[in-house]
Amino acid sequence: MSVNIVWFRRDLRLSDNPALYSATQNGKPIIPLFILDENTNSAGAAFKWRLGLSLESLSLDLQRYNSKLILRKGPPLNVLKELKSILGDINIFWNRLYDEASINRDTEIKSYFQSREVSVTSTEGMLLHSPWKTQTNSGTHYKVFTPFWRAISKQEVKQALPKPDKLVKPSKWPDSDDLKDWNLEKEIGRGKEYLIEKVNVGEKGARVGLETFLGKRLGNYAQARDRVDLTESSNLSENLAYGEISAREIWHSVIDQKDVEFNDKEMFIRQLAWRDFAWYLSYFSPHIIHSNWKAEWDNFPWRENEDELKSWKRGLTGQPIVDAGMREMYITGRMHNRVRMIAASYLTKHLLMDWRLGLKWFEECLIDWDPASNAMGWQWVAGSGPDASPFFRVFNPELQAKKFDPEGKYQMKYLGPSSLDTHDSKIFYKMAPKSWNINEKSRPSTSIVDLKFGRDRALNSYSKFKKIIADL
DNA sequence: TGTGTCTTGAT
DNA sequence: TCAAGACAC
Repeated sequence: MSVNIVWFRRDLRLSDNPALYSATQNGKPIIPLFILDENTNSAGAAFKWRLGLSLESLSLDLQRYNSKLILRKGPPLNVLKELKSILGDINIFWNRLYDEASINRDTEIKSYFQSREVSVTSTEGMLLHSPWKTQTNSGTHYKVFTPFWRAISKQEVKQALPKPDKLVKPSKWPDSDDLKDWNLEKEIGRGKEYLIEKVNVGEKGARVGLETFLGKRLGNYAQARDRVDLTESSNLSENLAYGEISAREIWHSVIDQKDVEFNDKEMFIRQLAWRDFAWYLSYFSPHIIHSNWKAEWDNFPWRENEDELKSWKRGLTGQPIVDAGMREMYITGRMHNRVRMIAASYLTKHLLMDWRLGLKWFEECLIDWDPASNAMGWQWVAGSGPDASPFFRVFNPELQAKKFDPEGKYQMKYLGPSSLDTHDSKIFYKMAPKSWNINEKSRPSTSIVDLKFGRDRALNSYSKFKKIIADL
């Protein structure tokens, strides 16, 4: 009898997991598998560390089913070939991913096995809607969010699938690596003992997080989501990044809330749609992940300044809201979305540096790292992306702080009031690598670039750039 | 999901 | 004197 291999990737959950669900339908033994491939192994320090926790949690959940997660390292095609040689007849199941590297890898694997009469089933488990289901009337793909949003709002979101009742064991388990040997925490350094207090791990953690959000915060979401000093965000991005909960389940749970105003629900659902839109863009224009979405931006004259980049990364720009955000990211692995935009604008406009430098640092630090959302977000701010803000939209960090952190509570939390340290400001100095050589006195008292000067310089560069492009 | 500046009209 | 809106960048 053949066995069903369920290859887990960014879907580390048992509920609403279409690959797992399909695999259980024919009653055959199930082998849950996770492969550490080069793609995953080259991810940022925070992501890898957090991935280890997620794998640990999934393993435990599977143990409750008398099942186990098989861990393997290496190129997935080789791993699967080897498993086939050990197990004999296999069927393979996975949920689709939508970045170019994954698509190419999966396509190769699928054609290899299908030509050898191994059944490969790929299912939609990641997004609200498969990208190819949404097209403009003229048959192209959307490039602007609002029309995309209008289009997907008309589509039905599939009901979430239940957890499997049971998982049939194979007669013999293939060998598994030991998670510890992968050493996924080696690059996070001494930060992990602090980060561990801030994370919410696993399928169960995700569901508790969702319930808390629905019960306490969704009702105030539309009004307060931009306020960085309040806790109205869902904090589910972390769980979504590893697939510990599905977007569809969140969508339905939100819609089903009877006592919440439509406006609040819609504002939140929109955020899920933004995530879909990011992967949609990555599906139809894969270069968005690494390169300027608008090719002419390859000629933009970004500044290079190692010292200023360091200051930005380390929360030492002297611009309070920016520095607070960079510290929040360093010690929690997350940053309020509004502050992400402000910090990104400061780097790409006031300091006039390439968005990819900022993206790289975010990739290093974020535990909710999502390549599509981040690429789209950075290019949106920089002006090089689709649906991008025109370059002259320069966030004024002082105005933004006044609007979204009116009493300065958020800034104070991470920076400490002038002479006093807070819990989080102290943690930052403990976590910061010794090589940074920073302490409470390192932060300049004013912005390293004058806000008006930086803004004007950015606008000038942009208008010169536009002229060069026009003459080309 | 922008900001700065000018105008207008209420006080 | 200032909030609110229009407009340019």
